Amino acid sequence: MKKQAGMLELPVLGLLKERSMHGYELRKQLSAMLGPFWQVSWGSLYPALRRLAKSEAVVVEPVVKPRRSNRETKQKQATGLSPGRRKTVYRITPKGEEMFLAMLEESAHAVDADHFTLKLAFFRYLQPEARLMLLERRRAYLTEKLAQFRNNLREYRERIDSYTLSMQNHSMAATESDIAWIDELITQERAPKDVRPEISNA
Amino acid sequence: MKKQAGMLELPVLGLLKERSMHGYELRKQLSAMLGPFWQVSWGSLYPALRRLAKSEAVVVEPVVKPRRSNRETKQKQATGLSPGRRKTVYRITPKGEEMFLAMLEESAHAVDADHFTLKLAFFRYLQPEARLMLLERRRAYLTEKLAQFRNNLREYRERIDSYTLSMQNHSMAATESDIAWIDELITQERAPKDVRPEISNA
DNA sequence: GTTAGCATGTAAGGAGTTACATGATTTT
DNA sequence: AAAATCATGTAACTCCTTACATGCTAAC
Repeated sequence: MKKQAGMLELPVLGLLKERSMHGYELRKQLSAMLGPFWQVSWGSLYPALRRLAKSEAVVVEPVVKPRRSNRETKQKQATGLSPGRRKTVYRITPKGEEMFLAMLEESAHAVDADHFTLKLAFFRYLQPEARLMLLERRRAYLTEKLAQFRNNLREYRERIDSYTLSMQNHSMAATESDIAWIDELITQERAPKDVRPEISNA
Repeated sequence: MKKQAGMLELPVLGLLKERSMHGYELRKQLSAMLGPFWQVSWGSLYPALRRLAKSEAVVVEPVVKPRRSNRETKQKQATGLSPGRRKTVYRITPKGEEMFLAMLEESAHAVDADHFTLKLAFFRYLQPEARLMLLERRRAYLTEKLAQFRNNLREYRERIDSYTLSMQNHSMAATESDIAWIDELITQERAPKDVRPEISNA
């Protein structure tokens, strides 16, 4: 219906840009950053990491944390297996940084809610003009959807039942709320940030 | 991240339950019913119809609307091709009706926003108790997410930047708004529908 | 006569989901 | 000693997306 490919790449690179991490931690940070509606599964995260490694956006660094207690060290030492807890830490490469910025700036996929959310989470890496462009694009998209809602209802209102009507009304209200929020972000973006205005009173 | 398979089956069967239609019209009705955020592509609709036909939930009825003007009839008549505008009308079968109700009542997949929306669009086919159950389940799901948001923010608030924070706050507000809407629906569902209360004044 | 809308599909490709599978470490 | 959490992955399956491909009909 509305979901496309490769959504994980951007936030994964964005997090690795801050510091190298292994998959397990990456998932936790992803949830912390994006909220509980974004549950990333292992089956999507690890393949995404492999894709990133394959395209040389990240490099893998196998890390073995040796056992803490030194008296248990000899247990399986002979086999060479089970060398403490193993991790696979991923580090972003210069190429990965490039890809990250390219994905972030690309405005083609900025319209739908999920892609917009992902970009917003890394807005700090964009110039104010780029931020404003993405905000305006998202705003235009939502405004268009709102107009389509109204046209749609003008034509079909009588034919849809009360539950569906309630759903569409709620959907429209949510869209209006989204627009109001974007407007806030736009206003803040346009406001000069360095001068912190005191109570403006002559 | 959060989208699963076979979402089209339910609304397609639901629409065909009202009347038989062909694919093109089905898509229009789908959009009219679900709103502009649900753009169904041909590449997903036709395969879904084929799946439904294969599982005998619908039967296909090829319909040929003959040409209106009778003097042009002979043009390609010899070849046997191009017999006016062809349509493929789909009609729901008793088995399809069963499947529709089973999908509609199944509460396992009722929690996420999209599945809930789809079920709501056909709530009229459910008993009030079944409706209340789905509403309560959705409510519980949203309440849980809200709690997760708060926990999450309690732990990570300092580590996330202002854009991400703004996004999470907006997301929480939207979730609260969703809950309030569900509460409205629950209230209306519990209210007796046949007695229309006049101004209650003693 | 040309554009816009009606009408039906296929093909290639990538991606996500669920379930499976395994093992280490820390906490209770 | 058991449970929870850390940690990494694979496999099968199904689905969606985008682009391609074709042709009819009404309206301007």
